Amino acid sequence: MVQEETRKGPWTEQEDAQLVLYVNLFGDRRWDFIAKVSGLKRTGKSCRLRWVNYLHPDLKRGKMTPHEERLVLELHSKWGNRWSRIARKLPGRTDNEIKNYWRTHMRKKAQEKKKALSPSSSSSSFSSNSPTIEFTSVTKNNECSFYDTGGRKNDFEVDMDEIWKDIEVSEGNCNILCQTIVSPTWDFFQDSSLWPIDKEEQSKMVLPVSDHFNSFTFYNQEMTG
DNA sequence: AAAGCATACAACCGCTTCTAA
DNA sequence: CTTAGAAGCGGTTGTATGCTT
Repeated sequence: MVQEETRKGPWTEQEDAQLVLYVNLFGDRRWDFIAKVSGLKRTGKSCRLRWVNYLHPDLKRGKMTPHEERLVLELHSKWGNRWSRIARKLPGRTDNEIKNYWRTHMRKKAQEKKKALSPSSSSSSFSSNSPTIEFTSVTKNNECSFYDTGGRKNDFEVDMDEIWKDIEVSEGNCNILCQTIVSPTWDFFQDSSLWPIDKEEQSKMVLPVSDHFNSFTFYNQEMTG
């Protein structure tokens, strides 16, 4: 039999509508089946992704709130690139969304941090016209770091690994750390009550002694029940 | 106004894990 | 217990849009 070729690329409104219809009919489990019976020329995998990341009715859209921002930050410091796990703690957000968010926003902050830390910028933390900081010289031969979310790297891009190492090395002082990385939201974070952490997660929490982030946030709050 | 660059986000790919037979 | 297919996950890429020069 000649299998009709599968479609790729952006979804049309009609495809979306069709997928929603069939998911409502058959539930959001049997994706290969849904792909087949719906007549969509998409793979089950593609259907699932579209549903999970875009069509699901519980999805929140729009900008991350400050609360969500700091949640992402905190959970990432704890779990690394476990996006789906992080996403479970942010109702209405998807792993893909968080992953993208982290890449763009956190990298930006990290770049600022790098600039601030760069010896060439000495004491002035925001050298308005600081001439070409050596971002390009960062070695690219490393394996992906724990914090590196991967993706396209252009010449200007800072190696996240290096940055985080810098930060770590730059002393275990959490106040410095927190302010330099995430200044605005972090302040807010420190005096607000945290999100609830379920028992299961709590018991899984491993806090490496060297991890300043972890020790700060969690021992500080110590999950009052 | 236009070209080039940066950013944001949707979607795909390939590997791993789960589950049912 | 084994295995094949399905589902899940993280990484990567493509592209539309906004911003800067």
